[in-house]
Amino acid sequence: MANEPRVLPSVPKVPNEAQQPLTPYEPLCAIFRRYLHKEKLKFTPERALILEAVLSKPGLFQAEALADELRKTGHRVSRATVYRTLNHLQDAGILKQVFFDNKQSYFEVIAGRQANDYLICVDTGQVIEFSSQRMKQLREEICREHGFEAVSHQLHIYGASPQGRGQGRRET
Amino acid sequence: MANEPRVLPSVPKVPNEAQQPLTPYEPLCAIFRRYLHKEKLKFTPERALILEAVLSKPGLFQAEALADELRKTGHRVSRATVYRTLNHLQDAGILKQVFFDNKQSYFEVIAGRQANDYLICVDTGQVIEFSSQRMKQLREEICREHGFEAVSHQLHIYGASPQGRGQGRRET
DNA sequence: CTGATTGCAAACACTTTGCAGCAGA
DNA sequence: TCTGCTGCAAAGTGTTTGCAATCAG
Repeated sequence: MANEPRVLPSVPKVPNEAQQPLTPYEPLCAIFRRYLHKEKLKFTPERALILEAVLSKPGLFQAEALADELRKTGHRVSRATVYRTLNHLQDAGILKQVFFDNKQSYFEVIAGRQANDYLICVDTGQVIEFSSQRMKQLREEICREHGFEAVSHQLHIYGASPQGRGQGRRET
Repeated sequence: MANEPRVLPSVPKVPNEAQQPLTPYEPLCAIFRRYLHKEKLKFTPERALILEAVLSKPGLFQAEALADELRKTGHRVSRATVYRTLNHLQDAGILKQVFFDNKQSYFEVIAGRQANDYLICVDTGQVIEFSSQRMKQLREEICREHGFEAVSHQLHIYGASPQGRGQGRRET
């Protein structure tokens, strides 16, 4: 049998160091409404609720967990609506989806924030978010070399933390 | 309704430009056997078959597709065995899993190869593999800054290719 | 009014697991 | 012989979808 888990502990522990200010609701809501209007979609109480919940997240969150959370808090939103709305929020440029494993969807607010790279401890699964200017430059260079126009990127660095016994659980 | 797909066209088109030589079977098989022995696991015909198939892949491939392919080629391997073996190959350091979307597992041979960063065209889904020395340096720097010891990383850059109408399908 | 939205439950797709018989070492 | 391995089919999970009722604009 394999000796150790192969992927991240199921829930990356979100707290990031480059703790970012939460993006305020009003301006983002305006953006969302503009997007909805443009797409001939409607602004509903459910969508407002989900937007608000999403903006209260300091970092990564899981779709599934968000749905649970809302229902447990007494809000009446179906799972389906949560998923559908997360997609719209993505299309509106407010969220981005992050692929950490093939089990679940992770999302993160991008509007009004800037930390979008991740350093993941292979021992504890802790996720440290950061933003690297150098990375942005590198991305531009690479795209330029290929005649591409950069749109976005995902950078996940796996490493053993000082505390971690550093016993080398391999990561992808 | 949203106007465009939000994630990659289901199957990234694999062909990479930094076309790498296929890793030869014999030495890798030796590595695999050594790993199996160490873990008190057995070397079976199924495992040999899967290793061979995997090594014939020039770049990314999907677990599911590999399983189909093997069966269609007249080989008698169950899906379960394919999945189980892919995990062992990962543990043996021969493969790595890549997270491109939350639909499927993608894998890639790492032993004896070096291109492990991806430039993805947001219009066509084409995946160009490359290897960046600068990226490796950056990763070291970042880890150093956090007192981490780098293990690996995943870098996915999304961009619009010159051909692509570049009409801005957003990517994560 | 009309077309988009919602909740529900069923459908989905990929992956994992339990089990009985098989087979490396 | 003694474990581990295999195939099968069933179970699992997160996400998507069809549909009738409801609601925003």
